[in-house]
Amino acid sequence: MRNQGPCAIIFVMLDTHFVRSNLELVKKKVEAKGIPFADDRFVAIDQRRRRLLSDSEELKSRKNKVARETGFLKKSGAPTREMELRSIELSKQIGDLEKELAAVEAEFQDFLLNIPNLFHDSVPVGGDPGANEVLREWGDKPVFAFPPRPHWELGEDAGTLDFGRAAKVSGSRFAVYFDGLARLERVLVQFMLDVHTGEHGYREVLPPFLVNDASLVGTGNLPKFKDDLFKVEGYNLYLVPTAEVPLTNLHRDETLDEARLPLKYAAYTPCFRSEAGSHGKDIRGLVRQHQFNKVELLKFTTPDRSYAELEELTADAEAILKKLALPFRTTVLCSGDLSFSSAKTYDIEVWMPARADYLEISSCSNFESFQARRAHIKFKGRDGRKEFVHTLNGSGLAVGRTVAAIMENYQDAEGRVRVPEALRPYFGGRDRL
RNA sequence: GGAGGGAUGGCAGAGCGGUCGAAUGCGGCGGUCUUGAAAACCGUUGUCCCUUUACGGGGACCGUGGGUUCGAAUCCUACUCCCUCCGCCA
Repeated sequence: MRNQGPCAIIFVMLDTHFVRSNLELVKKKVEAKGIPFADDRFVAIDQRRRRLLSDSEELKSRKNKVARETGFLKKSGAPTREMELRSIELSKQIGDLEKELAAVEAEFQDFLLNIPNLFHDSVPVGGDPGANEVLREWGDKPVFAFPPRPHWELGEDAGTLDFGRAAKVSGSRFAVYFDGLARLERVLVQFMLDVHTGEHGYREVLPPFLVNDASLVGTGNLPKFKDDLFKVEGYNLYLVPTAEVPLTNLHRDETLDEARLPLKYAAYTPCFRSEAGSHGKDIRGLVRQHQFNKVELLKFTTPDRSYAELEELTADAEAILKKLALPFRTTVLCSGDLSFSSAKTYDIEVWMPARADYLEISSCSNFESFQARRAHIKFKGRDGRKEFVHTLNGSGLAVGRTVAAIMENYQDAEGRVRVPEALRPYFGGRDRL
């Protein structure tokens, strides 16, 4: 196991050569994501950096030569003072150049780290969620003989959800579950993992729930999205915002064997998010909490297979909703709605009767080599060449939202909730919560 | 928390401050031999960056950062991680 310093080093999100020789394309794609791209600034920093680099390396080369010759002279007993002075002079010049270079390098890294991933050509171009495209819908929306109630009302009335006490114990945006509902959440985790490991071929992982900064840089959460994270005071540790972070970084700084790809992992973790900037949004219920449970699917694959793997991964997530008989639709996100790191994303949205609308319950993305570059994850092909892997992940599923969806879709006129058929074995055959 | 030991190439394991990017073994790759395989033998085998149309040239990297020196894998220092022992603790 290689140890890491507190700070991650040389991270490059897009290949600098690629950016350099495809400036127009990069600018176009970045700006289609709604983020300005200062191509002139890139060119300026890039040129300055390379100039300084070759200058200082030239001086180093001379210094190395002088030092070597000094060694030989010393051995033969000849005077070396003149050589030593020359070397000291060179060191001074190198020091000056390197100081300048370090500043430029930092600026360059910062610039690169803040360029989002480029979207795939199959992604619809558009500025807002209105440009997302619905690909398919599944299931029959339940018909009620009464107005369906929101899950938080059902829960609070039944005494199985308690937001008041959660606020006392922790604060806003937390929940306490009791009884059958607590069991439902636990059972769903197990059900999802059982399906993904048993039927879809994922390897089960139980990762740490605290991760260091290098891991977060690897997945693209840092440096740009620091405010979304909970940091542990006094430590270089953060609460995981998703299992994607520990799972992706499982193979940070590694070269994988192509013959063993794709690697498929499934993990349950709680997820912690500050939800900075979401004040007033989804304040009621289980939809937007500081802490929620999620089963995450993650794949490491070769570039040629990554889009086929994305389809499969999305189907794996959908399979859970099908087994639970929850109606859903799947959409492809447009360029403007894509996350920072993603090249293509499918959102799976579950039907929520009380709001009579769909709610995102899974997000399945192909990051291509974006995270692999940041986290240095490569594979070695049969020809012996090393190449960056592609990483993909998706929720399979967000558990709290699944609970909410079950409550609302399976409610009856008395405000009770039926247990979905597929979960009955986990409830000792019981059919009500 | 206290006391020690350690960190070198895919792995194992050397390395008087100066031709050390690094001996050696294993593994990997190519070849000879063989009907084939094994064995044996021969050769080969790190990553990143800058530059060059190319051949090539140059730089960095021996856990990480800083320092000493004309010159550092080798010396000093701080940090991180790992191992052993003691204490404490789910």
